[in-house]
Amino acid sequence: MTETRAYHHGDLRRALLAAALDAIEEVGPAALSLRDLARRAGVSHAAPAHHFGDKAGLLTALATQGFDLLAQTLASAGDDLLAAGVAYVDFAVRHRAHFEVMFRPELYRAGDAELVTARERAGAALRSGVATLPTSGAPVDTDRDALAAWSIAHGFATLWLAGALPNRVGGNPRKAAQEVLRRLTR
Amino acid sequence: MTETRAYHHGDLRRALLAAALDAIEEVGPAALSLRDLARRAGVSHAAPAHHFGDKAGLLTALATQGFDLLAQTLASAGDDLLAAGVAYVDFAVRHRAHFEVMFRPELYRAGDAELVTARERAGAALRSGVATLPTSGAPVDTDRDALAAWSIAHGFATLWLAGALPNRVGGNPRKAAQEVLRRLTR
DNA sequence: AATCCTATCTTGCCATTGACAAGATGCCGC
DNA sequence: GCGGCATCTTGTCAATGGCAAGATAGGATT
Repeated sequence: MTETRAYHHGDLRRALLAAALDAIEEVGPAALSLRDLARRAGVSHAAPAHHFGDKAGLLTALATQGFDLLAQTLASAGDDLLAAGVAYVDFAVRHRAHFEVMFRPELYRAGDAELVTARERAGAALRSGVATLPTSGAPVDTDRDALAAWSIAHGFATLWLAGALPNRVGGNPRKAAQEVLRRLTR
Repeated sequence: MTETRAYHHGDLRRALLAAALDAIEEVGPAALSLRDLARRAGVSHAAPAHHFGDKAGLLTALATQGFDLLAQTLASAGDDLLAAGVAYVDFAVRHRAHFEVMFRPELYRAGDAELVTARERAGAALRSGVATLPTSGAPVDTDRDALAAWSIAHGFATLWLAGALPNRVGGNPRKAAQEVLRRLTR
C-alpha cells in the first residue's frame, strides 16, 4: 500500500525494496540484479548503492523486514501450536521472497545489528508459540519439542516452495500443512 | 578417489564436477563461477561449456548425481524410519553442496530426463523408508505420514545448513536429528 | 537573501562473468 | 596415412557489481 508516486526525489529506498520483492519472486534471490531494480524504479544504475551499499546490503534490509514480518505474523497467530505452524507455512508461501532471503545467510550480512534483533524477535515469537505444547505424560524437553515443531513447519514450507511436493498435495498449502503438522501435535 | 592426474586430455568432466563441489561448499551454489572452475581444473575458460553447455547444465549434472547418492544412502539405511531420517540429515550435512543444489530447481533444468529418473529413484527410496511406520491404532494415511517425516527431516537439515539453529543444539547433527525425529515416530 | 552543506542521484569507468563463434589439437578407426 | 570427431583454446560481446567523481536540490545558518 501507500504506492507514493515519488522516486526521483522521494522514497527510493522503499521503491527499491518493493521492486526487489517482485524480482525475487520472478527469478529468485540469487539472480537478483541491482541494475534491474534501478531500471524498475526509473533511476540510474548506481542509485541503489547509495541506499544499501551493495547487493548484500539490500538483501540484509529485506531479510530484516522479513524477520519482523514473521514475528508479527506468529504473534497474531496466537498461542496454539498448530495454528502457529500453519501461520509459519502460510507466511513462507505468501511472502516467498522474504522467506527465501531470510534463510540464505550467505547472501546478506548475518551480523548486522538491526537484522540480529529482528531475527531474535522472530525466534522469541516462535518459542512462545511452542510453549503451549500438550505436556502429555512423558517428561518434556521444550527445546527439542520446539525444534521439532520448527523443523516440520520449516521443512514443509521449504519443500512446498521448491516445488518438490507431489501434485497430490494440492493447491491449498494451509490445509496440507495442517494435516502434516497434526502428525506432530497429537 | 581415483584422482586421475589427466585433465588436459582426460576426465575433465569429472574434475569439473569435483571442483564445483568444493566451490559450492565455499561460496554457495549461486555464486558458482564457471571460469573459476576452469581455473581450478587448469583449463581454458570455455572448456566447461563443451561438457555441460552452460551453468544450468553443470548444476543439472550435479543435482542428478546428488539424487542418485541420496537414493543409495537411503537404501542402505534400511527400513527403520528413524534411521532413514537420520540418514537423510546426515546426507545433507556430509554432501552439503549436492543437497543445496538439489532443492534449488531454479538453478538447473528440472525437466532433464536423467535428473527426473534420479529424483524418482530417490523419492521411491524415501517412501519405502516410511512404509514401515508403526501403525499404532488410528487409521493411517501413509501419504501424509510420509510427507510429515520428509518435512521434519528436511526442515531440520535445512535449518542446520542455514546455521539457523541455536548453539545449544551442538556439533553432532546425527544425535540432534535423532532426538528431534523421535518426536514424530513415537 | 545569499551561502553553505549534506543527502540524493547521475555519469563514467573497470574487472569479472556467461555465452557464443571460430579455430586449433589430438585421438581413433579405416 | 588420412579423414572425422570429440575435446579444448582464443577471441569477442553484452551484462553486472562496484567504485569514483561530479551534478542537483532542499534546508539550515548567517
